[in-house]
Amino acid sequence: MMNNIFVTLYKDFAEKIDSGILAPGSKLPSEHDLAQHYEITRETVRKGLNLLAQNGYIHKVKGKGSFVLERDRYNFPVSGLVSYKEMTERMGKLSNTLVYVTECTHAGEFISKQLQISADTKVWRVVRAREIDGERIILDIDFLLASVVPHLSKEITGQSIYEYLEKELNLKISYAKKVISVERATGMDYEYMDIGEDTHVVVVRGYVHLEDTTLFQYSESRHRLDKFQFVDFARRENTLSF
Amino acid sequence: MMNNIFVTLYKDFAEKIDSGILAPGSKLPSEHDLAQHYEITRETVRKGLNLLAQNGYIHKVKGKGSFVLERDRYNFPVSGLVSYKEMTERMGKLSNTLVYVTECTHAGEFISKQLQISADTKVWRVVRAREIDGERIILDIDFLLASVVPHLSKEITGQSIYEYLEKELNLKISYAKKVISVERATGMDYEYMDIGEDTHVVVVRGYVHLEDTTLFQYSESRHRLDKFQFVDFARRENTLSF
DNA sequence: CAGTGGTCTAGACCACAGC
DNA sequence: CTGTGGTCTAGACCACTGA
Repeated sequence: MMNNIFVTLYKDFAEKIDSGILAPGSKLPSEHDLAQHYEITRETVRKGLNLLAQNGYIHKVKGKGSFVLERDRYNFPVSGLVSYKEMTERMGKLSNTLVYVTECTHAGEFISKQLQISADTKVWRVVRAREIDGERIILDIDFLLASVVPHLSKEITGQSIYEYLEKELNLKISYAKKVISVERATGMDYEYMDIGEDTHVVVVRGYVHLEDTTLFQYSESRHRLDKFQFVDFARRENTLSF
Repeated sequence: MMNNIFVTLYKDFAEKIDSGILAPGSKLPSEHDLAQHYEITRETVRKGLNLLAQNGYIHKVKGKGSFVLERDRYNFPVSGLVSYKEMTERMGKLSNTLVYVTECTHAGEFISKQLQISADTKVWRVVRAREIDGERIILDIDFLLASVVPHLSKEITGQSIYEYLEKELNLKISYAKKVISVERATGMDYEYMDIGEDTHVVVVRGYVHLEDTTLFQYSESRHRLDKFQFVDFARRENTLSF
């Protein structure tokens, strides 16, 4: 129930493009026309259109207009900060979460470095496998500051941690840095995932910050090689050109 | 020599943050103050600040202000559409490009599918290895529409193709989709890269579009497992919340 | 309460595309 | 030339922060 006009415009067109009502290549009404239709200013129209452009829905050309891009709904980024649960739901895939560990412990040497805290700081440690089509293909290991998240349980970690944090604790997650690399599989990988003969896994390290910039979560998402995919949409910043 | 005021503001602060003059955690002047200082409107100030926020330089909090984020200059995205040459230059690394193939040929079955053209369309095929510290760790295979790029040579591909396209041919590259996955190494990988006993490589497939939305380039950037890294900075879109 | 960022208005001038 | 998107102005009101 929020009433940002430019978000409304964004959603209107995102919906139309996703559903195919607006075909790829077709031209949007001009900013001037949209302003009249929505009874708003052109600057406000532009905010909505820029949001569409950022998310790969449309492409704007000076002097010509805005055009719908080809964008397959499922195989698309939406950027990294979407949880596994949201993603599988979007793909309509059958999935299952296996919770192996939900404990409160001390950070220890490695985690204290990642979270930039002292080694005896209390953190929640959560280990979960993500099962799709009967195979455990992702191993998620999460560490969350206990000072930020006082309580966790197997019921919560079995669902979505983020949903709990945002809806119950009213925490505001703001931004994250993710680092993707390929590393040798560990004993935990062999134990908690179905990786067969593979010697390596894809590791996505996540550093998640709250609105006050607190680094409150470090996570490792370990993927089986053959099931890993990451899609990125990027615009050439002709605006900048350093 | 372009005079967008908000880009000037962006560059000013990006520079100050990169050089360390503005330390992480420090507070920027308020939008009102910046508007006065630059003698521009607050809306224009905001465009510059939003650009800084998008690129991970700062973080804005309603009611409080804008704050400098920790952002190591080298290990940062700048998003995908930066060529290998630009990247190594940014890191100050010693690098070398080995050109194996620069030929004009027919697209063939696989490439015609990737570029959505017919199999007998003429395309340039470029195969290059990227050598860093004496090891060939990246294999770049590029296919470019000959109708868009009429001429190529070993001299050009040995430097930067993008620089040639933008500066000589005045082509405007607009956006790209990249797909990262891990795949079995091929005979070409073993021949043109130093991958030793590895059985897999990281493959980054790129689909590059011009300003008129033409898909004019398909590329495969094949990386040795231990030298691959991809960094992503993402904001949680609290604006949207579908 | 004053200060901050978020949104929006009603204009203006510019650069570019295409006829 | 008209129509398009890109930039910018000089205001306004709102929601949030913190003293």
